[in-house]
Amino acid sequence: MVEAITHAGDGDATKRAKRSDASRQQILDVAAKLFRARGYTETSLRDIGKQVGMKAGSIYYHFTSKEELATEVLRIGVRRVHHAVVLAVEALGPTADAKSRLRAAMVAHLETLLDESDYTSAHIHCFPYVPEGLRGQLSSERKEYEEIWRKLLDDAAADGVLTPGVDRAAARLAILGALNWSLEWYDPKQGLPLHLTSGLLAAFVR
Amino acid sequence: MVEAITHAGDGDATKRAKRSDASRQQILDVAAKLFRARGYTETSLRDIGKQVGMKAGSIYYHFTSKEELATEVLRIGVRRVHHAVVLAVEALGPTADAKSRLRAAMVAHLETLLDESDYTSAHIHCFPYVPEGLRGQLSSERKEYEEIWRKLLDDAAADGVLTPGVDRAAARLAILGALNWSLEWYDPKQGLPLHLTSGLLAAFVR
DNA sequence: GTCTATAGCAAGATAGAC
DNA sequence: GTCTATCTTGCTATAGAC
Repeated sequence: MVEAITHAGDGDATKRAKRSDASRQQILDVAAKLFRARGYTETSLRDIGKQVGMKAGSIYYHFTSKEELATEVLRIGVRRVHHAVVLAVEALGPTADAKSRLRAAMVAHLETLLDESDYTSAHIHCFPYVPEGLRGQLSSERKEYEEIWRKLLDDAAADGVLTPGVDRAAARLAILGALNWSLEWYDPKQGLPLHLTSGLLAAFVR
Repeated sequence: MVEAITHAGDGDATKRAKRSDASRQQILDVAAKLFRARGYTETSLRDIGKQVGMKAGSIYYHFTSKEELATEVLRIGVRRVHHAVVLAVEALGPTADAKSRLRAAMVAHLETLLDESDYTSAHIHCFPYVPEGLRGQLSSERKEYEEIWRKLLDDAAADGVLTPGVDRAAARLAILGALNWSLEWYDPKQGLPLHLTSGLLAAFVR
């Protein structure tokens, strides 16, 4: 269901097929789930192993270190939102206006973050706490994703639909900040907080 | 400079004077600084002790556990923003309109979070990762602070200045989320991002 | 009030059997 | 590919000297 994007862009498809087996995938899934729920430092390899049904030491057959495992989880996390947002915006077709594209992007980001991907929520949740080297490795993927939003807001500004008195950088930071922060208060029992996206849209675009 | 608010509301002022000495204060200050920069789990008592100039074991003379130390740091953190926001709003006088009060609250929250209080930023940074019992102990203080914002947005709505199409809960969550998330990208060299507060104000109030 | 010393434990990681 | 067993390190916390 999701593996197509999991390894997208890794390059060198021939050499890489070897270890994409079920165990590896299961480790990644469990790690994402626990990193999301508890955080990076608070999750031990023993915890992950227990839920996968293997001993902590066995994880080292699939990953060289906890850090490498986390790198892969967080990398998949950015790619997933990136992919979801691009898909949602493209689905509108080339004639859609800036406001509709912005709405689609916001909803897709929120859905992926809260509902569809433990990888993405793990990324958002853990990024500031993960070892510095790991953060550096993710910076290019993060910048690429940021670019989408920069463009969305540039387009809105060019169409003159951005609320007067709001500069584009502030709008981008405010919108993504508000969306990401929803991880702190989101309650799955209440369903996706779409009043947040529609509120943001009404506030920043007119 | 800050102790007045540090212990405000602890009750029983007579019994409490004993251990409010310089060492205790220094431990709190260093802990707040490190919790902000690295997080709760990533900061050891040895780290704190080193910067205070004492051994880890000595901290236990002032606090019964790491958790108790963190509780105190995070509690001070909420109280500081709470206090700063109330002060900023009250400074406007009773005739100020809802928009001005909202602006003052946003700026005060941002200033305290990013610039003035490691306690507040430690709270925002660490709260989701801290042991569950500790989170429970802070809930009443957090709710009280939240009430201020609920009221600010109720007043704005009552005055009819809230942007149409935005419900009050969404506005509150979006504004506080955007402000808190600034901890992730704030660069002290750039100064306080006041374009964020003015952008939010232009977006949500008219 | 702070120190030294250490108990007790859990973590990440490795080696070799199977 | 996974297990057992273990090494090493670092943590919170405690006990008792000073």
